[in-house]
Amino acid sequence: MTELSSRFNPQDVEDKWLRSWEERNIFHAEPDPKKKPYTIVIPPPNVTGILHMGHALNNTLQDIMVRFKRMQGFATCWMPGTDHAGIATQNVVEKQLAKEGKKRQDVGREKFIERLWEWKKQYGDTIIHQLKKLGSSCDWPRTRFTMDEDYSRAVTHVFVELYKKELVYQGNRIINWCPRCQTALSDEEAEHQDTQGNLYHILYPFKDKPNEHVIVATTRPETMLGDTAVAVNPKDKRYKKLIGKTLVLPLMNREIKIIADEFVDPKFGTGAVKVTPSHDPNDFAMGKRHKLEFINILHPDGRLNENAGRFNGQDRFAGRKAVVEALKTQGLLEKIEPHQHAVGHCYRCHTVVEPYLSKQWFVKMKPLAHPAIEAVKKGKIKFTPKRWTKVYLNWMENIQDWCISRQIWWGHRIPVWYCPQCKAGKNIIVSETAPKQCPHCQSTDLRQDEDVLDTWFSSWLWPFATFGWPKKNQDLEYFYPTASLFTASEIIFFWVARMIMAGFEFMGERPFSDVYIHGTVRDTQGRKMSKSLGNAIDPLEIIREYGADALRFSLIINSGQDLFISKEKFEVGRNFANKIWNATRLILMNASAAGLPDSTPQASELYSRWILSRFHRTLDQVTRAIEGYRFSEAETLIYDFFWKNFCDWHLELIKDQWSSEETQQVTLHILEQSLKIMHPFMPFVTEEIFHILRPQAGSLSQQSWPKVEKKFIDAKIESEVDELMEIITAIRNLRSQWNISQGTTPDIVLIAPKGKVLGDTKRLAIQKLAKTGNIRLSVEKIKIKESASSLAGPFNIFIPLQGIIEIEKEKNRLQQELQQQVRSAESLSNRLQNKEFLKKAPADIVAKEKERLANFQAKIEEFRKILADLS
RNA sequence: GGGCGGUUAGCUCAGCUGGUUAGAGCAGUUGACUUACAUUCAACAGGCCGGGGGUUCAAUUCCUCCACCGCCCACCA
Repeated sequence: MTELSSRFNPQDVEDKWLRSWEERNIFHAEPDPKKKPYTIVIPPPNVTGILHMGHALNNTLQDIMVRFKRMQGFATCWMPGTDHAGIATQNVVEKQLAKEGKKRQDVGREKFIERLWEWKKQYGDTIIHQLKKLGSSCDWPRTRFTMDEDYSRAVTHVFVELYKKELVYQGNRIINWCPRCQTALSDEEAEHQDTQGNLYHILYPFKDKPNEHVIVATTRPETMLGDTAVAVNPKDKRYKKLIGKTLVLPLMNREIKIIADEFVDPKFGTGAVKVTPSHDPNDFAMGKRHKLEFINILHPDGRLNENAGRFNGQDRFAGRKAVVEALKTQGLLEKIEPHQHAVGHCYRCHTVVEPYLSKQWFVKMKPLAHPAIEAVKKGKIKFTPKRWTKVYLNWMENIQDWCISRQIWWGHRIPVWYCPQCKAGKNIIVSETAPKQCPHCQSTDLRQDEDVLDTWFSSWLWPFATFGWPKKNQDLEYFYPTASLFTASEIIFFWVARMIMAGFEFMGERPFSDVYIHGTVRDTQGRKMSKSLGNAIDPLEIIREYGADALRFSLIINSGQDLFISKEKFEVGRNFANKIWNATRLILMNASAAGLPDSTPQASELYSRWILSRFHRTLDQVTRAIEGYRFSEAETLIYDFFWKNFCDWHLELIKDQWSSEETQQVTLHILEQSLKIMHPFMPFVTEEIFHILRPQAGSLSQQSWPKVEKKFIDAKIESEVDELMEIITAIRNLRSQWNISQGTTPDIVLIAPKGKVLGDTKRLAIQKLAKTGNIRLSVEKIKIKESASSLAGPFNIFIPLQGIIEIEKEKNRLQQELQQQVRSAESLSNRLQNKEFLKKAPADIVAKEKERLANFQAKIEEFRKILADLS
């Protein structure tokens, strides 16, 4: 086995195992009555996507859980797939077209969609391949796409069902309109960012007294062109008399009335509000209440339209400037105040969105929300970390209707047909399949609604539509509901909440029992990683340079909360993989894999029992950490166990003990067991080594997760070895402190508390140990198995002068330490005299403190003796 | 305006239900070419646990106020 390279080379093994896993199809699960199902569905990445760090984190977490559960014997199905991502993907292809100097309208709907499918075909699987490179053990043959035929049928079915239940309706309302994408957005798709803007104070003259006026304040002065009233609070004394008066809207010369409405806050601005019912949700509501005129002043692309008078054709922002200028010249602009306010931006293209009056389809959310709220309140669905529960409930309890129609072409076409023959388009046909003729007038000239559905209107069905719903089938029966959902907080409203609602509405059951919300990956300055900022670290580059295991391990160990990532952070994982690799090399140089035991080997020696105890304790902690979604903790435990306990101590302690059968067996056994618990975190390196150890055994992922055996966990053994370690460390420490070179052999005097004096053998052992300062050579000589029990108790080690050590230096050191000990002993003794403490503290704490004090006192005594000797 | 999270070593963070001497990684200093690994080994140094007040025998941990940083939500014209 010496031919193994001294450095672990991820590139040599990763693709090999990816192919092997794929060929053997070992991550595929079928319903199995003998096993319990464990299902999770992937948050489907967009087909526009290239793997970024967020994906890497998200999918590593899922993979850890899935591999863990698989090894625990569950029928584990991790459903993979991609999302068509309506607006995002359409934007990408539109950009492509733009390079050819074309718009989508130039090529036409049909051809444009063809291009989108081509794009999907070409790039849609890129991310799937990248997920595989990460090591994701998805049930790949099941891979779904939100626009698959079956899936699309489910989407249509849901629309029709909700329509029948009157939970889907068409309405003319103010929605968020993206002038660049030229489509309606849902409330969630408009991202509000605090923006430094201005509050423009504009004079509106009275009709009968043109020299007098009412002043209104607005952040969007161009919308005044669409004003149809000015509103004041009915209780506002300043304006009470003016209610009902007529004003002349500047620039437009339109007569508008002053109306009274409770909505107006007298304290804000001037207390008088211009009312633009077509371009503001509040004004819209007021417009309805007061039966005002609705004037749309914007083209869909954000230019002012013919209703804007002489500003017709100008872009909204240019129009803003022009309006302000015009008002200025007419002396109707009182002032401009700086004003910070939240401005909505399109979540796909970051263009400022406009509140826009249009006819759209909506889902009535309140009835759907009810069971979804109850489920979380009753703990049927749990959020981890818990605090997200509140965020979820708060949103759900204030839920607004969901605008689901989009004026784009890429997506599920709305299954609604209109009959132009029938009057006023009142007769609409909502149907899962294209109707042949109008049921009212028998006309065959039917037109399908031009719009498509919000992407999220398909993804909210993901946990069951991927299993073939609405068709009843065995897979759905067996794998639904799923277990855990892993996602980022940004997606709670878009997706998580809606999936919960859909789960109850259509399946009558929760879609998952746990929601795990992980942190956001940021750069070291705390900024989100993004292509546009240029601060993104490409996971694929990390895989190339450090390996997928390193990427995974490093991400997870940093994943307690938000992650602040720089390239160097991935060294931990790379180094750890290399450590595992080299430990294996050492072991295989000294023990043959042929001797690998199939069960826990006999362990009589202290070090065997110690490492077994440490392993089982770690196993127990790791298992519980994974089950509690504490992944970084699990990794830390594994890291510490393998590196510090197993490599730094065990492998060193046994170094000249290799001839022992027990040593070989125990060491091989621990190595193999460690590989198992490391496998979910680092599948490639562990798989490679496992294959070297057991070439015939198949994949490590098909092995069972080790069982915690309490009988191996032995606190006494662990504390004995701890003490030994302390002695050894103390000696190394002194060596280093006094710069004792390799060849020098100082005498060592060990000072133990009364009744705990070391025997000659042990003293000799420690002396020899000190000679080298290296435990490796010490093993044989120290004879741990015989001496361990008698080594119990705290020791001080003192090396007297041998012409090497400066006596004054040592005296000072001892003095200082003595003082510290005295201080500690004093405060402890005070404590032990405190009656309250004695009365109220638990007995074991009191006992422990007493023991501590005794130890301090013993130490003090010894120090004094030594100091006396030195003088 | 409402809500949430954070503040622990130079940096990034652990520290679960209060209880030995507050931990780790990185960076730093010192030493080591010890035949698994320099992607290594050994050792050292570095902390009024953001500030005030409270509860308790005991507070980094629980409560409260304050400061600063970050995030989310909201119809801030």
